[in-house]
Amino acid sequence: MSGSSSSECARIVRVLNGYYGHIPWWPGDTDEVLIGAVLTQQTRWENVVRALALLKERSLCSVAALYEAEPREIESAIRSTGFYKVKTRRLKALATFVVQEYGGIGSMAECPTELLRERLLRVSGIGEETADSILCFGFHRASFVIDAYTHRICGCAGILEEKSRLKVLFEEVLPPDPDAYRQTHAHIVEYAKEYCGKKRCERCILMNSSE
DNA sequence: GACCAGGTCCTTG
DNA sequence: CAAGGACATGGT
Repeated sequence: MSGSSSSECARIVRVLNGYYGHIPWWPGDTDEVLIGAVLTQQTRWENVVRALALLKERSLCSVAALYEAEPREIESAIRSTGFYKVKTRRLKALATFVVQEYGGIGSMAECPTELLRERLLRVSGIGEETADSILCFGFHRASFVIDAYTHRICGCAGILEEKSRLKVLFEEVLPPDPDAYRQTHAHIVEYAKEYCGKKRCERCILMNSSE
């Protein structure tokens, strides 16, 4: 029943891709992805959508606007995502980083992936998952996102590894194509939301798939 | 009312 | 380094 962790990861990628095919995921522009990546920390996406809508209404849905904005304005727009004071501080830190270090998203996009990742991780409030989300979905880089869902699903599938190890495993198995990275993450999250409870998988097609 | 959500940081032992 | 707590609103 068990192959190597590596081939198990490959199997998950294959099964989910066959099950879902191509699905749209995080279609916003780069500014919106950066902001959403922070807002979605420990938070349901539906609550993030509301905050993004308010930010847009108030012309605050860009790194440049957040850089200039008063913290109170930001707090009031993102309240629905919870942790709104902490997240306002994190958005400010991210906006400051982008504006002061790069001058804007445009020249930031020219930064090599590894260097950009290192530097993002230095920003207060940007951890591994947020950094990889920004890289993968904001800048179309092949940097795989490991979130709580991925960790849980891999656990269900018998791959008992830490998140940092899972990232390596998936990146070994995936083709070097940012779109494959995006799709696989999307599949995992969709699958987890659809079939996996907090503790155990229900009706887990990953467990008893004939492929 | 309890419990949880697409984390991250800070403090303790 | 591992464990525990804080951050906070909204849905089940």
